[in-house]
Amino acid sequence: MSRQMCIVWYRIVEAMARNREFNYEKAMERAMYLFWKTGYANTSLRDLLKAMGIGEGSFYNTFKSKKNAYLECLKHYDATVNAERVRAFASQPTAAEGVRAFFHAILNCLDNPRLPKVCLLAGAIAPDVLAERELRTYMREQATGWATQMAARFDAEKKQHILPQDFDSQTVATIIVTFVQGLWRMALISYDRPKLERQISMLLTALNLQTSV
Amino acid sequence: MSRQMCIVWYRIVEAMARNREFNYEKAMERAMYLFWKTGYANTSLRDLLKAMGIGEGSFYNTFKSKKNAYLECLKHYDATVNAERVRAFASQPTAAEGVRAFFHAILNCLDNPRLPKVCLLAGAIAPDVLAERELRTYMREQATGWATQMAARFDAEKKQHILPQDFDSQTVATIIVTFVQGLWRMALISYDRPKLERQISMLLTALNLQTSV
DNA sequence: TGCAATCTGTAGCAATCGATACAATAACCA
DNA sequence: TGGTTATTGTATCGATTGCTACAGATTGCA
Repeated sequence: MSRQMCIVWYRIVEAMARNREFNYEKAMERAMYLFWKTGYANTSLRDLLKAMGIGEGSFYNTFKSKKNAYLECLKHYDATVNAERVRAFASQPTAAEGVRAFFHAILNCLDNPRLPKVCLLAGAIAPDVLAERELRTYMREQATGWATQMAARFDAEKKQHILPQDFDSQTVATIIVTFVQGLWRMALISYDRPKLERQISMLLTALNLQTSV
Repeated sequence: MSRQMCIVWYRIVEAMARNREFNYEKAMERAMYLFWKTGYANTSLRDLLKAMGIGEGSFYNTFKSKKNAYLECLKHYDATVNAERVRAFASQPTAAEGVRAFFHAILNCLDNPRLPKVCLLAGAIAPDVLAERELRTYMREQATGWATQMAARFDAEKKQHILPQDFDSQTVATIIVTFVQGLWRMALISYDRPKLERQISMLLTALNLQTSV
């Protein structure tokens, strides 16, 4: 009995079989881009497979389900596209300048005609996605995480007396995150960069994150 | 030939036939509520008919299609639920107080456990809805209309010297509308009224629409 | 070489989608 | 009452949904 189990384990580890033919990273990036462009529920499995260049066999062997594949795409988006925006925030000498750089990164994304007009993560805050428990859990962590991270830097600068002592880090951070969510939605309807820059500039000035207009 | 056409026209106008059995208003209200709760693409025609209490025959006779029924529901929502919020804005003596009343109306809506957690109109700013040309057109008018209306009142109060002369009505109005869009989305993930009130209070103070915290 | 394990493509599953065909029903006018 | 017309429920359309069964291909190990 114990010996049998040992053999089974041995086989699972050692007995390698046929290798994967398709490139996992490439396939997932293509899936991410399609989800990004057409949303979760609106992307059919057939379109997905065509974009990924693989068949259902390979798909269900590697990614467990459509839901799981979408979750992987969300994580990949966060680790690449979104990480770039967070990096823009962190790379600036002050948090105030970081926030501006963050918005700048978003505007550049909106300017690029080859990219979809909604952030994949922002687009995931929708009933069809949140209906799935695992996806809802991930999105909740995601949304609160970024606000917390921004607030932490505000707090750090309060201790350094870069930001005033009565600066409400958590509230300001959440206002910005909420505004960004709205920004992505509004961009779906109409996008005018100069007007948007004026809004951002006024908002940051009003929140004491910018000295003048 | 001409006589025949005349006869046909006579019959169309005069020969009334079987009357509608179901209550149009009731059925549409139920449809609106279901769309409100589960979104456009996510609401199947069968669920819709069950909620409305009518069959496909009645449905396609009265409402032309699912898309058209949804559009009617959007209009009805705007004329009832949303109009209530706009009325809250207009009923206050000043625009600044009006904006606060507007937010207050939204928070009350979010507090009501019997109501869905997204504004139907805000939820309609999504790819599945905007994919339909007629719906996209309506949503574009809708979103810009409300911002314009708010900005107009700001402008009026500038002339009365209630608001300062350098007050940027259009930009402030758009910031508020954008923030509200984000607010609905964030509420889908988590809703904490005290925190949200602090954000709104800070935003309005920052935008010179409120004297203190 | 033969066995066992994994990958891949095809073909098809049951379920559901929005929409329609149509006969039965009901209301009006002559 | 008979003729005309609109409403209603049923039954069903073709298309599409996410997903799976399975045979054939490919690999490593004995």
